[in-house]
Amino acid sequence: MSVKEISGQVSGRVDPRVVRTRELIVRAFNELVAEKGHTGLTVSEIAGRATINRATFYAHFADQYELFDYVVSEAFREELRRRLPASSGLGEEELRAMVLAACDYLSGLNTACSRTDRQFKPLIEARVQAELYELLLRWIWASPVNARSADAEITATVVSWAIFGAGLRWSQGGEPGSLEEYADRALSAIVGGLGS
Amino acid sequence: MSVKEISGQVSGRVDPRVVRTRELIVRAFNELVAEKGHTGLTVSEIAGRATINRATFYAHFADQYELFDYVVSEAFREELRRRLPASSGLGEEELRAMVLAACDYLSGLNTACSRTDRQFKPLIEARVQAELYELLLRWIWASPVNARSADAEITATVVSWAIFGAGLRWSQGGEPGSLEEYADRALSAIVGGLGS
DNA sequence: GGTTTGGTGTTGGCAAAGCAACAGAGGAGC
DNA sequence: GCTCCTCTGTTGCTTTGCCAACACCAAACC
Repeated sequence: MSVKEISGQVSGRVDPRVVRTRELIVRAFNELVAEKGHTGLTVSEIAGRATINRATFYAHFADQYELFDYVVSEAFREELRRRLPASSGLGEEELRAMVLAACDYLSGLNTACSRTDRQFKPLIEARVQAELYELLLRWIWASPVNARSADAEITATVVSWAIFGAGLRWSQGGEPGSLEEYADRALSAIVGGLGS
Repeated sequence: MSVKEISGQVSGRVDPRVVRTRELIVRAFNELVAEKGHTGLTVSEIAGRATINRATFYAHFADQYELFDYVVSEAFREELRRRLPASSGLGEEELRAMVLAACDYLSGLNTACSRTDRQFKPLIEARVQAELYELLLRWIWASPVNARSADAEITATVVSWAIFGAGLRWSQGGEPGSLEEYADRALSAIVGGLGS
């Protein structure tokens, strides 16, 4: 029935209409948020701006908040892609890129988010951590040394929250020195942990 | 079956999908023409750029030339709309606007059309005359004085070709004076005819 | 000559988007 | 209290777009 069940199939094939409709919805959402913020934004407005039917919106997203999560995740994934061009392995360089991405993205939030939309910040932050978790977990599974480790989920959880916390702290300001220096110190704390 | 038969109905309602698809096709066509001209342009390319299926293209246009006619007509109609904001009557002011539109549009063609695409100029020019004819005929039918005149088609034919000819002559250059002066002289010739 | 190659235009089956209507949940105004 | 209004999700049915073929044609290419 729903579009999402079809697109969730293992097959990589995606109907071009689904891609186009999703892009239309995301673009309309970004435009409207830039114009008047999240507060008071309705599904009808989004559907109208996207030139799609309101019922079609619900075929792609359960509600406005699911769209919100999707947009934020996509934006942060794009941030990560820019910093990790073609790296498939898990190393210090990758972890450093993730720290930098979290710092920059969460910093940008403080300036971009208007006062009235402050209530949405926790939702965004949760998505950032979730994306870090997913990326770490995929890396750990793909890694030959750590493969099949039963503690993969725990490791991914701990490290993702650690990176997220470092980024959030930087975004709140007050840290001396440059971002690169801060990232290095945070990274050594993440890698070394309490054992260092 | 085809989309065109549905949209040809008297009802003003148009499916949003039809509008969107047509706009995608037209935009893709304009982009590709701007990039590499008409020559060698294929339907597959247009459909690909428009992110629609090739079969869908044929549901909207019989072939590439029908799309070509549609785009040119739409562009010239837009040119007319800009010069005739909200006039519904047929008077000297409207005829003057049509002359000016024809002059400007056909002049722009000489500079925009590349050498290799010169073969398409007659097609464009035919569309310009056809649009002038349609507009004149609608005006004549709506006019209370000339209504029901059996000679409406003949009048529209003669006047539309006259305006078109004046515009084509101006577009070929060599006319002294300003465009406004030329339009006034052409207009008096059109209105007065041989009787003046 | 023969044979790929690539574009054209068409068709039938199926998936996605549109539409109109519905019940339900607030919120504003009286 | 009450009504009016708007937005939310949801549903059945219709329309449009997608896909994978197909036959045909013309220009390479060998």
